[in-house]
Order: sequence, then C-alpha cells, then structure tokens
Amino acid sequence: MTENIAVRARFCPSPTGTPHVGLIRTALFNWAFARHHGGKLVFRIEDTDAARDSEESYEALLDALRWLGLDWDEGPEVGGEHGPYRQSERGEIYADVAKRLLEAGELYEAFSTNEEVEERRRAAGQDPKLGYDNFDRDLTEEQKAAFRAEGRAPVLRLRMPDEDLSWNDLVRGEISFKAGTVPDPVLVRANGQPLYTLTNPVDDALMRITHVLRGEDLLPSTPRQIALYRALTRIGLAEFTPEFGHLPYVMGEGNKKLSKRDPSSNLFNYRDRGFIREGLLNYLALLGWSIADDRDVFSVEELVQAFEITKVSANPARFDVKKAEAINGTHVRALAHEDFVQRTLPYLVAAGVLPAAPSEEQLGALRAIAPLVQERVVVLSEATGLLRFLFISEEDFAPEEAAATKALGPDSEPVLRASIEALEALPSWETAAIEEALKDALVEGLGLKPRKAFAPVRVAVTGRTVSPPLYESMELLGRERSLGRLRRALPGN
RNA sequence: GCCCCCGUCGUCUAGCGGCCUAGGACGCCGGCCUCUCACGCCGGUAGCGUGGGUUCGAAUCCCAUCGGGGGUACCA
Repeated sequence: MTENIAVRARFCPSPTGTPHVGLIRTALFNWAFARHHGGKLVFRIEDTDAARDSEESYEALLDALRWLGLDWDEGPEVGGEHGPYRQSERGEIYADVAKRLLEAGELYEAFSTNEEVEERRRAAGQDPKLGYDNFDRDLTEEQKAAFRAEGRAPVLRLRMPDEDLSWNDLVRGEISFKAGTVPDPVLVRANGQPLYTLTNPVDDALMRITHVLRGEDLLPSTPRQIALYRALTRIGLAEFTPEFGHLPYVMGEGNKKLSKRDPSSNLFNYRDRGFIREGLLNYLALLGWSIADDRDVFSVEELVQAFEITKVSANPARFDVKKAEAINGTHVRALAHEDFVQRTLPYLVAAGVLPAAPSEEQLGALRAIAPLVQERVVVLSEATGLLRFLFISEEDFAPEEAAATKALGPDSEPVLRASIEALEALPSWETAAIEEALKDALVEGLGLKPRKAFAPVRVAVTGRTVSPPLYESMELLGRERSLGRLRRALPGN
C-alpha cells in the first residue's frame, strides 16, 4: 500500500436479518473515512450463503443506508467498473481465481474429513480443537487418485506461509500471529462453492480496496487473508495488500456483543421511534471515536471533516440508549421549525393523530404549535402524545385516566368553575389574555399556588399532566373547544 | 486448551512521562428559571483492575497477574 494512492474503502455486509446498529456503525466509519480522504466507498453484498441470506434483508440494507444518507460510489444500483457487486453474481470470477491459484500451487486439494483430522490430532496427543493439521498438503497424485476412487471430492485449502504474519492495524497498532497457529483454511467447498475466505479478499483485491475497516470479530481471520493476498499478488491478481483497521464491538447490556435478536440492536427501531439521521449518526460515531475532548455534538459534515481512523478507540463500546436520545434531542431542537413539522408529520399520521392528508387548517395549527413541541421531545414519535389533544374530535376526547385522577378530583371543581367564568368573559381569545384571565381568577381570586391552580385546567383541556404550554395550547384549540372541555371536566359531567 | 484483542467515573470517552489533587458528555442528585414537562443555566456525585519495576516524576513505559471479549467452521 502506497501513501499517495486514492483511498478506496468498502462496506460489505451479508444480507442476513435486519440492519444492526453495530453494522451500521461500521458502514458509517467506512463512509466517513472515504469521504474524509476524498476517496471512494464501495458497497458490496456478500451473499454467498444461500441458507442465511435473503432478498428482504438486502432491501433493508439499502433502505438503511439511504435513510442515513450514507451514499456509495460503486455498488448495487449505482454500478461501477468492478461489478457486479453482489457476490452471488460473481461465481465465475471465483471459480476462475480458484483455478489459477490451484494451478499455481497456492491452493491444494484436501480430502480429509473433520473426523479424520480430529483422530489424527488425538493420536498425536494433541488437542483436536487445534483444527486442521495440513495433512493433505503434499499428497501425491496416486494418493489423490485413491481418494477420488473412494468417491471423495476435495475441498481447496490455502497453503499458509511458514512464518509469522503481522500487520500494523489502523486502530490497534502492531498485531502478530505466530507461524503455525493458523491452519490452512478451506477456500472452496467440495461442490465448488466458494467461501467467504476466498471471496472477500479476492473481491477486495479485484476492486482495488486500499483500506479494510471492519469489526474486530474478523481480526482472527486477517492472517489468512494476508496470506491469500500474497498468493494473489504472486499470480498477478493483486497489486498490493490493503491496510486493515479492526473496529471495536458495539455491546449491549452486560458484557456481550449486542445480539441481533436484541430489539435495541435493530436500526429501524430507532427510526420508528423518531430518531433522526443527524442524531443517530452523531451518536453512532461516538461509539469508538470522539471529535474533541470538550464536545460531542456535531454534524455529519463535521464528522467527515474530522474523522481519523487512527483515532478510533480499540475498546468495545456499550450502546447507551439514554445518551443516544440526549444527542438526538439536541439535533431535533436544532431543526428548522418547518423541517421539524415535515419530519414529524409521518409519525402523527401513523399514530392516527392526523389523517394521511391533513387539511390546511390542521397543518396551520401544527405549524403554530410545533416550536413548542420541538423543544420538548427527544424523538419525533413523542410529539404524538403531546399533540393528540389538539387534533382529536370533541366526541373522542377524554382526559387520560391517571391524569384525571390526579388533577380532576373534587378539589378541582372551584378551579374549573372560576376558570370557565373568567374565560367566558374574555373579549379576545389570545394567549396573553387567557394567561391574564386565568391568573387573576385562580392565583389572585382563589389564592392558589400556580402549580395547584393550573393542573386541573391543563388536564381538562389537554387530557394530560404534561403538555405544551397551556395558554398557547388553549388559544390554538379555540374558545369553544377549550370551554367545552372545561365544562365537561366538571364533576357530574 | 491454544491463538488474538481489550482493560480511565455506572456508560461513552479525552489523555500518549511533568499542563492530571485526571477533562468533557450521558446518567444520577441538588438549585435557578417556570402554568406542567422539557429547554436553558449553576453546582455536585463518581474512575486510571492489581502487584512489581524503570524514572527526580507514570493513567501514560516494561514485566507479571487478574478480569472481560473474540476466534479456534466446508458461517460471514
């Protein structure tokens, strides 16, 4: 790898299941790395395992990256000169490469079954867990013929070099595996099907990938990839070996890697709850990286500008939903009001607060109250609870039970009556006038503490103990609806 | 077992031999603001896994040890 070559990073997931936040963090780092260096991001789908891959999760991957705005320069749907970018469509390439490697003596045919390997290990007094023993490395043609005569078909294994394999990891520094600790890996199954061990490095080589940034779970497979790279270089298929950087895990509760089955690992859960891309991306970037020692809120542009792979931490990071929400909240608050409205709309529709095609009047009310809601939510879906009172019909409106119990007990009657009386007399239905009337009637008139005074009114009008500011809410709700709700909240109604 | 990675507040991190009686953020606890809840502001809580070295001086370097994680597949 030379210094002045243009950066080509890649993101190459297997389409299994729904996108995991850890996987997306990997995508983000690769993307930020490529963009930071003005290089290219190659998106490749590693779907060589028909038993686990699905078209549905392939679509989900595209959906996820698009939603987050992590664009790619080469890959599915955008093409590129090194395509196709789905490994399931690259079978001939792998077959050809495997053939050339075999002819060059880099690969060899191995006939041993796992049982035979274990038996030999045991017979030699070794732990069978040591794995393959390189037994078939130097089989003679006669021996091979004999195996074939038995009806055996060989797998293709890579001949590992007899020397230490080391590299300077971009996030961890010098890493070295001692010679002999990595057994010759299988690259092609007996039925001719290529394995990840072959396809991944071959594609990286063919696609001229310069930097491999991936999860640390792949760290142990790096020595055999380097070995394969050397072989590919010898047969003229690779020009250089990429640099490697192994990103730390994203953990869940406890000390386990965040499981794919844990709902908190599912990226779409966050979108469904109303995380916005700016917030989630910011938080994800914080998992193993930091922009400065005194700041952790930043934009995607700032991330790209500052991202440095060598500054990524090597230790595993726990996904902290609370912090993710806090970061998201600050990005939500930073949104322009109209932007906030547009982004919140789908959540209101999904929750049934607004119809799929809201009226101009409804949109007007939403725009008017949005700024007050915007600073009260950390995720967009929270807006639904705060806004329901404003759009619900009078027939359907009813205070939440817990709120009513708390604020609409017997004590509330004088408060409600005084409020109704004061508000009925109001010449103009505006925030300032409503505030003045209520304060006069309740705080001055009844001598109540503000806290005590407004709770019943709030619950009667909005149905909840927590709501957008009361007077503004009442102005937007309108005189008739507000008074109607106050009257209905009176005991006996 | 063997191989590899990791070890700073509860969590994410800054730190790369003196600026560290360890900084920031989330969380938590107080307070201010206040019609509720938030926002905002102010203050507090809490950490270098352990033991040895090296050094005038160590979170930072070395060794050991302990702990956690991953790999050890004809999955990726």
